[in-house]
Amino acid sequence: MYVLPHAPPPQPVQPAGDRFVESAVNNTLPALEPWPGLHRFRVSVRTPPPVQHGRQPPYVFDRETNKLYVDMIIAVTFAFRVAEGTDTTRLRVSALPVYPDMHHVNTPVRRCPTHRLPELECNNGAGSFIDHVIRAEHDDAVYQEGGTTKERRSVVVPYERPPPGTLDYLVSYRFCCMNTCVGGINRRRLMVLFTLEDSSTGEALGRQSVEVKVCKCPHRDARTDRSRALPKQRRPASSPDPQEPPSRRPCPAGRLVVEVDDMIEYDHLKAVLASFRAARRGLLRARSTSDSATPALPASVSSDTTSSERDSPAERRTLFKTEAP
Amino acid sequence: MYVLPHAPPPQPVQPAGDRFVESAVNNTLPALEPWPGLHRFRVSVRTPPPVQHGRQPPYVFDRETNKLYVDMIIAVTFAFRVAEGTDTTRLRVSALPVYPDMHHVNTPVRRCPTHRLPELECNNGAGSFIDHVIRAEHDDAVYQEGGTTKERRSVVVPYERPPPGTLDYLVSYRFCCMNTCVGGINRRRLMVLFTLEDSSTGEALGRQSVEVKVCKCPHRDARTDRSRALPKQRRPASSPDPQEPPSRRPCPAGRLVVEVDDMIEYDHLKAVLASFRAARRGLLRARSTSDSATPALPASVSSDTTSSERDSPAERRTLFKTEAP
DNA sequence: CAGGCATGCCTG
DNA sequence: CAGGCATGCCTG
Ligand SMILES: [Zn+2]
Ligand SMILES: [Zn+2]
Repeated sequence: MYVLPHAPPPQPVQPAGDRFVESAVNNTLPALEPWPGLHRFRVSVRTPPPVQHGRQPPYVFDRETNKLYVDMIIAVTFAFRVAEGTDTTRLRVSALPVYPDMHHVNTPVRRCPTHRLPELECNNGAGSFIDHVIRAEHDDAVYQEGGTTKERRSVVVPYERPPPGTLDYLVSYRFCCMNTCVGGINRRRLMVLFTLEDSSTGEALGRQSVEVKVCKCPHRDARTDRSRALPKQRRPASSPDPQEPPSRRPCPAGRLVVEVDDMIEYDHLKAVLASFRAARRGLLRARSTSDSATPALPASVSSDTTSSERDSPAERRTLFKTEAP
Repeated sequence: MYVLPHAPPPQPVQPAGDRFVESAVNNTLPALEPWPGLHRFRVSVRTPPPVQHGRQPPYVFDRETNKLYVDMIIAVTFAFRVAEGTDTTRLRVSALPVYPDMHHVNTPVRRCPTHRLPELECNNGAGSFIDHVIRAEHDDAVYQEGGTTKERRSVVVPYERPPPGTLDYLVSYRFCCMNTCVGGINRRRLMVLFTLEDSSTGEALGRQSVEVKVCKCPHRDARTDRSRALPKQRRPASSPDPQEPPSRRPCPAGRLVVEVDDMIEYDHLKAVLASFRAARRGLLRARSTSDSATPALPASVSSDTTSSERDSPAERRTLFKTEAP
């Protein structure tokens, strides 16, 4: 369940057993399922601000998978929305990082030892939130403390009325560890839980989540994920059953490579490949005029998979052994 | 100079300007050149102890390059030797990790923030040496403290008389960070400086060094380094000048690969490669009987390069920016 | 343990 | 910024 953020349809009422009095800052299992609630709470990621000519935008948000790809410390603008006419003066939004993978849901997310060093430039002026993975760009942001390692760390901002003529309340967040950080997130999947709360009572009024991959090459990794989600192509007869879970073996969507032993083999295969491709292109052109009803990647299939499980590749992390108390 | 541990021949006298009073634990530049000194101080790495049938030895020592490949926390047995008849009662050996690369020689080596956490199992019982990269398996080991981040951390053991009938004094050391540790060694090359010292005065009497790569796959990485050091093979006419420094482009000694776009190309090239190889093997067999004077890898070239510079691939590290004081 | 992937980061 | 390597670690 917990690796399927969007699988269950939004629930009209708060599921039993996951009420948050105060804030979601405790070690109990928070619900990850989206729940717009009475105020129809919604979250999305804003398109990155226009960038200089020829430069890539600083982050990527894949709406299909509801997954954000971004480098560390980059400000990402999130857009919150509630039903029109909602009195927002008593609302606030909490952002809590969680590990969606079942085996780690109960582990609070904390910055890694390296990135929580006070000497780091990015920690200049950081006080209580030095070990928070998520920072909010907001003067009134409140960092919920994790006094012990067991407690969860979240950041809360008041819900402000959007400027006239706009519907979204915009808040920028920064992610202050990589998904790969050893001794921290440590290659686990990461999700941000946004909870709409009543500022006075702390009661949860709505909830949404976004998966985040904090990495050095957001565009590359988004592209990789997208190509993995492509419908399976026809394989040669000897290939494994397409129903099989994605294997690590060469697959058409990944990087496919033939290893050779020396430059002679290399040059030979390069030449063979070039003429082979030329021959196939000729074949394709001939086909596409006579048989245009066979596109390689039917667009319909792609959208079919939108709400189905889309596991990231197998987990690649090893926790540090710590001394048992 | 500092990336060439073996380039200068051993010097009969201690070079000026690098005397170590007390121990080498300070922030001045220690000399890295081997200097056996009056006592003919020598260091080598013992062959790993016999292992279970079919298992790989726990570490690799390449005598040609004087480089050790080992995983973290694994005990490696070093063998020290001095001239026969030397009175060893007043001698000790200091082991100090240093960065041989010129730009980092002055940076003390310290364990990374993640590995110096007291909660880690491997730090159970570790006191003052919790942030030392090198630990000695010796009851009387003394860890030279680096009170501030600026100071160097070394470990000193008394030089004990080898058991009767043996020449070497054996001491086991453990390396407690990876070469890749972020916020620590951080992908820099690492060298261990062994200094033979007078126990009373701390005077340096001899010096040797060993390069160490602390990594998860010692055998793989040793093999990779070795294959990179192979003599250049003849290249096609279009290839770069073999005198050029090793480039990242496909090179016969590295992993050579032809990338393809789909399984059809993949299968085609695999088939082509198989028959191409069969054809060449036939050719080779035919040749080897008629023209055996053209070995692909003349043995002489290999030993030619023994004492020349053998840079590891370009540096791959980025230091954390820390706040300027 | 060999094979191979994922991902930070170095090179053109 | 695209291409590609180095290396920890996951899979058979
Ligand atoms: Zn981190
Ligand atoms: Zn470390």
